[in-house]
Amino acid sequence: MPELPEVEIVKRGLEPVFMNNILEDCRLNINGLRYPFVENFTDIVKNIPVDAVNRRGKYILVHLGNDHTIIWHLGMSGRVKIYSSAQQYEAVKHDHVVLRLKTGHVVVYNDTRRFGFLDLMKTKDVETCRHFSKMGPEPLGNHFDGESFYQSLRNRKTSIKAALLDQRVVAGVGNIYACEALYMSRIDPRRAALTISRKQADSLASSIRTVLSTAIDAGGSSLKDYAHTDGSLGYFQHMFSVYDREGRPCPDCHCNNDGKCGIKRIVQSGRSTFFCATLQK
DNA sequence: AGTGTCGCCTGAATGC
DNA sequence: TGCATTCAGGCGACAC
Repeated sequence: MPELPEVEIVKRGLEPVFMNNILEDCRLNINGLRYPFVENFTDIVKNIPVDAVNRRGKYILVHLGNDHTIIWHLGMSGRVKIYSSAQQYEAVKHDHVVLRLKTGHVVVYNDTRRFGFLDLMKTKDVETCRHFSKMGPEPLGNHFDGESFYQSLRNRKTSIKAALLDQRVVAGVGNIYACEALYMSRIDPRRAALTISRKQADSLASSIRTVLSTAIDAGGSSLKDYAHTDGSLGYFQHMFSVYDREGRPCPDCHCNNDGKCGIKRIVQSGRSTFFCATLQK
């Protein structure tokens, strides 16, 4: 799926269209995605102004004027596309949700694999709901620093890679950016989280922030499914140091030249991890 | 309670 | 060409 940078780009695309606009129509072309839609979903959102669009971790939050909030997750293959008018929009396969706004804009949610979802609840319940009650700090916010990060790692027996994917440790990091941040800090993804020193936690926290904000500036990573709300592509995938680069040279050392292979791929808790075994200790 | 494995889906790429 | 297998930005239900 879109990880934090991709979701942030989608959120920035939605914000100017949704703000000061009214959801005039909502069409659900399927009974549910990952979860069934809440009962009366369309009735609750129809003819309601949008108050704000926010992001938390990999979720987009659309706050409505009737004290309800849409909690939107893009799963692995979710895409949001915005058309400036109904005439511009032509339905394609897997267009599951179609929102029409007062200005005529059409916002479409397309999700091939249907791992995403749109939940809907009272705004006052959002913070304590199951999606967010245990979620860790925003990596680009003020509550994420080396000390708190170190504290949340020091009792985890799992690998540092698995810990980074755990949304309770830090919000929004997925498989690509976990690999890239560990590489940037020269930390072996197989190390137990509890062996990470305070100094390394500082470095890794800083790498996470750098990798995520660089990716946002690059418009995110476009692999198979991801594109911006206007259909254009991100280009951070061209800046990967390790992700999806198995067997290719490590950008920062000469491990490929003295008989050892370059970037390695291993599997950790069922997911691919890419790293340089020479540089990452 | 913490941790690892599997399944949810579709489609693209790869292997025989 | 065709069919089977593997794999993919995530997450949650399970089993231990």
